Amino acid sequence: MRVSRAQADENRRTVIDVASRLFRERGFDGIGLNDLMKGAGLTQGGFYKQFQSKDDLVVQASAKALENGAATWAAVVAKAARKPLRALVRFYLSERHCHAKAEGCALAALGPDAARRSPALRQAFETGIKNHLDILDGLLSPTPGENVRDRSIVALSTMVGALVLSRAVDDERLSKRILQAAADGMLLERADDGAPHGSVQ
Amino acid sequence: MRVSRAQADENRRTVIDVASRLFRERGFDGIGLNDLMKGAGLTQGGFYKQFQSKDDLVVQASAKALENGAATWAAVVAKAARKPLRALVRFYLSERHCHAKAEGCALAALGPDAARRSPALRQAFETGIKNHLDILDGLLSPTPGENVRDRSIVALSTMVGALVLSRAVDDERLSKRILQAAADGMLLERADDGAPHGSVQ
DNA sequence: ATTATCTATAGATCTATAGATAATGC
DNA sequence: ATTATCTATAGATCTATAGATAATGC
Repeated sequence: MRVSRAQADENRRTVIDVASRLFRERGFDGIGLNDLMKGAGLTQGGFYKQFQSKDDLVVQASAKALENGAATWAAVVAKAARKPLRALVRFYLSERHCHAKAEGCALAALGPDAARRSPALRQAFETGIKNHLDILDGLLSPTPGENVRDRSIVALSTMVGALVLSRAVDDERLSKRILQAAADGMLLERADDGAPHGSVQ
Repeated sequence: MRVSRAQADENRRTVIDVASRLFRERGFDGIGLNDLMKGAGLTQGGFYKQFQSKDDLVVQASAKALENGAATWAAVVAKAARKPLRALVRFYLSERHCHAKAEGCALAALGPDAARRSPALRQAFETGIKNHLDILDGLLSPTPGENVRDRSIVALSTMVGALVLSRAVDDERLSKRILQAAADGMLLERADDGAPHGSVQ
């Protein structure tokens, strides 16, 4: 029954990983510890030897989902030969992302749920939001007098809002139109994403 | 024990109204039928003579919250002597709205939760989204070649996204900055909200 | 007689705990 | 000996139903 400490650590990571997916898919209240542990190939009884409470797991799983999200953004940007903003926006506002809630952005999947829970959870979201904004900071070129960070905030708001709305409607055509209109609107307004900005050496 | 039919109708409306507030505040899964009926001054047993199921109430309460939201938008626009878009954006992206989840926008409070539930619920959200977009259509003036509806979609996305993010963070200063940056970004880009647009008689 | 609401309860599920089991790690 | 995980269960809560109660509406 007992497993090695290395295996135990891996089991713990698996539980967090499974939870980060199932929470995004069904919401924090939409999945119980029984199904959660089953999803990780374990039983419910061991949960409280690994975590203090469900809320503890909620925080850790959210932090992991948000870290994954920022890492994915960085990878998409790094992979883009040119026009990294365009690549990122099209990736984020894609039909694929719209349908892949469990693997997608935690801000769009769980933002409002986070607002209702613990301060610790909101701190995790805050860190995640800042990390996403940092990436946008490197892609936007503000006009003189404009603040890059403020521009990034607008961009992230539009992206998260459009994804939320595209998932909340029933008509698939409207869902697509929301994604398309938001992406076009973000990329049309300023055709200034030729190369990475931020530091101009 | 039995009340008049008029009273029964009012009780039914009260339950929907209480639910529309409590769902926005705590989420669909964050409040039980017991507390819900108690909030309306009734007991749990009567619930299923009034509604088919909890999901039935979820749909009706969401529809009502969204109707109220659109009505509030129309009222804010109608009340604005000039610059109605500015009035609407400042109203929506206010600290007051950020903190008043129970009385605020259902799209920002429940959008992701709606995406996880029934098609009937997403239809209610779809109708609500269209009604909000219709109001924005009358406030935005697209440049030639641009589509008004697409502009409205971008605007609504930014508003909903900014409200979601401002509520998800723990630091009150960052929360305010998100609201401010989104409002400024929306109103700065185009200083074209002098008078109501839409129909030019 | 009809029916709006109430009390009471069934049955499922959820978080959390207790104690058993068996393999690791000293 | 320690400990990671398991089985079993307590106690609360949740949705939904059954049947009683008492006032309305014909």
